Amino acid sequence: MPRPKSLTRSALAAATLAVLDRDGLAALSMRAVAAELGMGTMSLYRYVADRDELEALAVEQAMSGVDTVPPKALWDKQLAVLVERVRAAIAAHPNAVPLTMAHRHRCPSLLRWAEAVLVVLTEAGFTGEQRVFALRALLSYLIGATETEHRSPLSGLGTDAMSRMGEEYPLLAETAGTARVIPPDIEFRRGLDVVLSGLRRP
Amino acid sequence: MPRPKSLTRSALAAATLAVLDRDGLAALSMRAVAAELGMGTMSLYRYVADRDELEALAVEQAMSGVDTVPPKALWDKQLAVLVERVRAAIAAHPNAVPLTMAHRHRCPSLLRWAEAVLVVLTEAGFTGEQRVFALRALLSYLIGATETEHRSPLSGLGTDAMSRMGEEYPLLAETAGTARVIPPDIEFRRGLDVVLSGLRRP
DNA sequence: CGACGTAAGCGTGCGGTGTACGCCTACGCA
DNA sequence: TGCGTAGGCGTACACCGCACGCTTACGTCG
Repeated sequence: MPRPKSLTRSALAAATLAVLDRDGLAALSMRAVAAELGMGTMSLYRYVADRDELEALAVEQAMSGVDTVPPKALWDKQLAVLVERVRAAIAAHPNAVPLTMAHRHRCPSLLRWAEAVLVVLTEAGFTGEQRVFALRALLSYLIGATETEHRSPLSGLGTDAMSRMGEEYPLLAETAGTARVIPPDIEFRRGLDVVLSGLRRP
Repeated sequence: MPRPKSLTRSALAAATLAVLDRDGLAALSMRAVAAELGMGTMSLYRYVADRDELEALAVEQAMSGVDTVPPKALWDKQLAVLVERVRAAIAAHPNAVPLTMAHRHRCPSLLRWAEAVLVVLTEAGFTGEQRVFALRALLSYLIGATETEHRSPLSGLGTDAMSRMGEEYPLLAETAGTARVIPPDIEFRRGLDVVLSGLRRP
């Protein structure tokens, strides 16, 4: 009956992602999001209990676009496509990666996605413990690969710094040099192939 | 010539880990660590440039114990043992997991460990891109599995909450029920077996 | 043995954060 | 037309990381 809300939670999430994409994770604050929306800081708390919930909202928004319908293909190809879709959604907001990691449990879109993965695994014949281990391996690889990619380990530092490191860690430096030439998509895909290959033969 | 330092950087790291283990990540602050050492807050800055460096110091301390000498065994068993050692070191300070993730690149102990992994891979015949993909797969699984384990996804919530979720995500609920019975060590090991199995056949 | 200069240790203060509390006021319904 | 509900926001507090500059303990040298 009284004054209606002027914002949707989705708009809140969009503003949060905008701040995140433009200014980075360190710049994300209740004040910054409020300014992005042209509101007072405390107005946000009409939509959200605390900062944590705002972050979760942003993550859900970022993941809401992932298609959980598997393509028509063999089960391993289906898994590959499903995994790559989440990877793409995460890559769209690299500054939000730590938040995605922190809030993925409460994210309905990712729960739906996990359910879809389990459907594929079940149809492929995985049951009981085997299915647990398979999901575990896939999920862990996806999460770990995303982390390693976006907090890039040694691909970021200059060639001189790398060769300096080569004195102490020769193989690491050599591997980093090789990795520098490989596109991230290929590297991710080949790592995923290792996991899928392991799933194919138990 | 003048007054000598009263602390070592190692003591600083130990105090940081003590605060972390006892009070959790949220309670970690420069003031808390200083209090732990019985010093003023600003005294810490004689040993450390900023909070970031203090965190890195703590991570390095936590990882400094990992043995990087591979056991005498087949190469896949060697890799398994190396990976499990890091997992154990991380598990010793669960509250520090996010810090470990954030600072692992600058952590000398983990660089040495990665070098050791590459030695094993090289001796096993991996070269060039194959070696990059293999390291990538192992590292990603380790990191991802550690994250999923310590920010436990659905193993934490009560049985009633899980069955309530079962209406919307039936397979997820069923899988969570199965996973509840499996010890974390086994689950990690079997997921790792999937990766190693994938590495064995290219 | 005493004075000195260096650097360890710390007190204060600033700009930032998340958020509890309470006021004002725009709105939809009677 | 008036009213009560609830949206929006201003203020304030406790906490954070850290810049700055003072005091003070110490090792060295005259």
